[in-house]
Amino acid sequence: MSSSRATSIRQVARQAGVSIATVSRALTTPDKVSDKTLKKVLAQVERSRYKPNLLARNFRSKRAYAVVVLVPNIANPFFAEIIRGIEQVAQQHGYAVLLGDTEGREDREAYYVGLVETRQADGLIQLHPRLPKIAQGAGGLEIPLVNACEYIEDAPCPRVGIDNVAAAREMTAYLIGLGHRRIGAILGPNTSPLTTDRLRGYKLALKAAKIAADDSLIAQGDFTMSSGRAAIAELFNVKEAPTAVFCFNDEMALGAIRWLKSTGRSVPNDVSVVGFDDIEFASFCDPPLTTIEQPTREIGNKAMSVLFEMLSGGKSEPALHALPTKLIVRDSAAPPRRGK
Amino acid sequence: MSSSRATSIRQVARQAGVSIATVSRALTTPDKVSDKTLKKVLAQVERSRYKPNLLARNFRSKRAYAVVVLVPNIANPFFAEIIRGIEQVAQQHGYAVLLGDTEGREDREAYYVGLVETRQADGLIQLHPRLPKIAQGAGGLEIPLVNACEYIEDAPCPRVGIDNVAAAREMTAYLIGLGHRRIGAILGPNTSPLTTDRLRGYKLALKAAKIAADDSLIAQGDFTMSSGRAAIAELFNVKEAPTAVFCFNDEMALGAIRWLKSTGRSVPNDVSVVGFDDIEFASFCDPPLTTIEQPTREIGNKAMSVLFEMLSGGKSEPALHALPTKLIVRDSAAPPRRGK
DNA sequence: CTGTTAGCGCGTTCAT
DNA sequence: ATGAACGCGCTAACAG
Repeated sequence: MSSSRATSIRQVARQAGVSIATVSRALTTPDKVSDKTLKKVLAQVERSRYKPNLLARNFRSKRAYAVVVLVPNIANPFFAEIIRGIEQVAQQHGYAVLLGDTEGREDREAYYVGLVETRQADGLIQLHPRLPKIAQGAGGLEIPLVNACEYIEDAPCPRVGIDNVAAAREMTAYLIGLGHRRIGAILGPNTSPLTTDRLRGYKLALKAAKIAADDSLIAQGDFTMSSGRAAIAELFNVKEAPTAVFCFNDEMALGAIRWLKSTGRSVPNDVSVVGFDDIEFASFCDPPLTTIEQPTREIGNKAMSVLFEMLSGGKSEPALHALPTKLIVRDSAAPPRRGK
Repeated sequence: MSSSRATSIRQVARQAGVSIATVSRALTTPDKVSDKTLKKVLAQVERSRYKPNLLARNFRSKRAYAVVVLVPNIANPFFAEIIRGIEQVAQQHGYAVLLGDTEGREDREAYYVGLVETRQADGLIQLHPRLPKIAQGAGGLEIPLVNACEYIEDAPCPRVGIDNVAAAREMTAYLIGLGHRRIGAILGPNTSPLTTDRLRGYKLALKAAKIAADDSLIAQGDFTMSSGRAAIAELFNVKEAPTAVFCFNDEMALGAIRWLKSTGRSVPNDVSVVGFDDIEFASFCDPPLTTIEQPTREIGNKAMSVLFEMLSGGKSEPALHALPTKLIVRDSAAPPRRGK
């Protein structure tokens, strides 16, 4: 350990021959100090390797200069990218980001909400499909919150994300355009509004093409690869299997492809499979996945910008910031086999 | 906004008819308060929804109760798992984890080191292959630091990780056992001690089998999928190509497989490819990857435990905690073709 | 432009 | 077992 750990502002002041207030000013508002003393003070700060105690500063300013990001699963590359976006602008504004991986457990969620209730963090960015329980006060939100990624109907907070209905509709229409008429869907958890929206887009496209909906073509997953594998097995356990399957995220699509291959089917020759999100692995799997690209980085950036606004000014109009998506055509979808 | 934001300890004390010291004690050391007043105080705390200001508490105790985790790339699932492990025990001890994704940039690294210098965090867990520049004081470490994942020779801090030499040797020996004699290697960045160690293990195994080392069988990558793709192209750009390739992480292996397939080669029939880490995607790709499993969760757990010890007691003996690895045999490696 | 003073919310002596 | 008083390191108000 170093001998002079924890140099205080007092020591610097004494050794520089000024008051502590002057040291403080020199560090935070240099304009208010004469060049001469400024130089003198900074020199001494340098010499004694003084680092201001931000714990004290934050305490004084009643701000933690930290935000927590609630994420269901940090191991999901999709969330990882968004977090990067958040962190990027957080750092620009001098905020740290506290990682809140809930792993789906409510107690952990409550713990992180507690962090802002006890002032260890100033606000919260929610990447979950639902609002944190604790955050829903009777007469409005208790804590600064912005919802990213998952669009919540009537949420009393700003939301940033994409138009899931439109994107899902575009993807389904693409499959229809290829000639498919029996198009399966593998959903996410039904607690997720994101699932609801994508399902709506899927059905809208079907309807527009005058294709009757068929519930036996729909299976449920939970956004994990193994759930995708299990779900597609269900879909093929019926008399008339789909010729194309729309998975509501890339990981389930990878799981589905895995199953199809293991049963001797070829993708896309026998069955087309498409995903959603465009995670990095989507372009490196076999076949490369046709999917929907989300502007993850931008979503993160925007979410943090909005939160920062709330924290600074106080404008908390529950606006919806929709960012554009893009259909990425690769090789996992093709026209259906003749005769089918 | 709620009407009574920021209830203070003073209000609670007044309304409960006790002193603030008693409220403080009731919350932190309930034993030192009589049952009767304890009940009274807690009831009032409940009623006025009082949450202690941890900013103040931390200030007083000179502790941030937060640690920062420096990670080169949060989008890498391998790191994500370790972070989960860290977070798990951090939460148990009442510590928050600040995410420090450096994206390889030194300025961002410095920023995060600054967080602990200014007391916004109490310690640091390093997932990089090198020590943070700033942390290397002349006469020892300035800040509590533990190094995880990447083993640094003579690091002046505790390290937790695996025995990379032994694991790489085991994998190489496995390939040799299959009958391969021309075994390529795709390395990580050469700044990484992890690369050095795995390379040593690889060479050790070769030597033990009396196979001459051949530099044209070695290519460099940087742990990304695209670098794996590029590196293997190099390896096959020579007269005598390898029959098996050992990639120093799974992502490069996926990139390599991608390239082999795109050039019409079959894995493992034409070429065997193995990885390292056992990320989740490794079991869902085609073919499922033979690789080395690391106890990621445990690495994270242990790293945080060790840091917590340092923060509490002060024992900072630079011990090395080696955790066991496991060879996972899947389908991406097979005996070489006859006649080769 | 600079120094003096006060106080942020809490834990912690010291009395009682 | 409880209360009064002090101070952590810093910034903000006021005076000079």
